[in-house]
Amino acid sequence: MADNIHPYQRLQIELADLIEKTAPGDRLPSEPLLAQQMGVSRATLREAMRAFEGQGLIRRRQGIGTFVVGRTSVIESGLEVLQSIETSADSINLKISMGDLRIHQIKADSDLAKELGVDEGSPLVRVERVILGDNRPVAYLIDILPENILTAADLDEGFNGSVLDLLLQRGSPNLLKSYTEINAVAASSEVSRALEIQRGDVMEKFIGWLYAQDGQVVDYSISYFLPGYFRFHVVRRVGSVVKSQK
Amino acid sequence: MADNIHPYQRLQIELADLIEKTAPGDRLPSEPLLAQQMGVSRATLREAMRAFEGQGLIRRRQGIGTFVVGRTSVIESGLEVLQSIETSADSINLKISMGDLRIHQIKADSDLAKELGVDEGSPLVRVERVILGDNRPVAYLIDILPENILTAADLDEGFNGSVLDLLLQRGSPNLLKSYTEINAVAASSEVSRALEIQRGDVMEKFIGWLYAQDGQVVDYSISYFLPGYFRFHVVRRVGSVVKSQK
DNA sequence: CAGTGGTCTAGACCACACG
DNA sequence: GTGTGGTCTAGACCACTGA
Repeated sequence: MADNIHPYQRLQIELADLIEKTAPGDRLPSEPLLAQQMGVSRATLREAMRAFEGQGLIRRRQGIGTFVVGRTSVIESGLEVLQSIETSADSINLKISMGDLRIHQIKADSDLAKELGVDEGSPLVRVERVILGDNRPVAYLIDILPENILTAADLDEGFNGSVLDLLLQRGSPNLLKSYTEINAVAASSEVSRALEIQRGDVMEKFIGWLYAQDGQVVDYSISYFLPGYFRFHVVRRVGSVVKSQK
Repeated sequence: MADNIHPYQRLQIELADLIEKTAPGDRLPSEPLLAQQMGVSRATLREAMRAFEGQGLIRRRQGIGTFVVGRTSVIESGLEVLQSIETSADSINLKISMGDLRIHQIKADSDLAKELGVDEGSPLVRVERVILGDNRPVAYLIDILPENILTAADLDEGFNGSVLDLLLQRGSPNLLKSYTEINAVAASSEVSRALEIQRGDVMEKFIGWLYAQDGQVVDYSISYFLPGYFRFHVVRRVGSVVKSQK
């Protein structure tokens, strides 16, 4: 008796069928209706839908409905080189656009002072933006810089959204490298709001420290990427040091 | 009136307090009891607990209870160099051990044949293992190799668990580099079982192709890492090509 | 306004670990 | 067996969208 499976496992098979048979962009039946059709409670249906949401196959929008997402272009990016999303997308002829852009002047709290190597209370600029691909938010990027590197006024005109591109074009300060940490995280309420996803959804998170040639941190960045829309890769050379076998 | 918050937000604050006041390793009150104490339903409590699970602060075990996890050591690893977890951990004097090790002989299906560049039906070896740190599963690693590279017999003795270390020690074939893709994913049922976590929990997933100097793929690997136990980082040089500002 | 997804409740039964 | 977390139900109300 192989009925040992849970309803959500059976549901996922039925849902996969349904999603495949539904044209991209079309709406699925409403949750109460689907739950009834499939003979489960709404909670169970939502549980089963979770997986498809995480893979980016469907998208739920409060007040409107649940939609099937078409297979969309993927932004491919090697990690060896730091380049802006705009540059990455451009190099493969992919069109993206900038959604919300917010620029604030803030003061360094103790955490930021430590990350940027400045005094607590120093003036900083916080640039926060959402990247759209296929007309939906796919990345949420936060840059924080000392105000002596970049002032809000610098961002007024001809700003494509990327702080990195702006610094590179300006040519000063001379940029050395970026140290970037990579993590998988669950979306917080704040991030899920910005990206129009569900709280707890899976995100790729980068934390980056951009160094100038004089060693100063010129940009502390926190970036969130929706899985499925990006393909990050790295070429790793084979290590020479080996732990000896016991 | 700032009561616009949801119960789970208030709950998360109360839970954070509770977790902090509880000694690492200790058990929290049972879910029904906690839910009653905090005045919510069990479903809501579990929803609020999700976040802490994702951060690795608590661990739920069916039939036993929910436990507070002590801050544990972190395996730090640069992505530029491919080295085994054993070697990474060893270089920072961190003790890890190998849990389940399973070795199977399989035949290449069409997917695997494509990834490894072999004929469909070719004999392959699948090495599957769980890494333990702090006595809990923290990584789930799958290596798949053509049988002419590695046979199950090669793994019989003096095997520390790492296929990479074994190949390096043997010295043949000569390894060139690894191409690795990085993704955030939700844990499938299979992965959640292996790592004793919840279905849907956040995981970092690596897919790697290890190349020999003759260009052959000698190892196709799929790796899952529990966030919070690893710190992956990469040093990125600054790109020279810049998308022009409009 | 009606209809959607987001959240919540108060139960229930199950699979599992342990004595 | 007892107690735990894992799953499920059948409701309910809310916040949001669009007509």
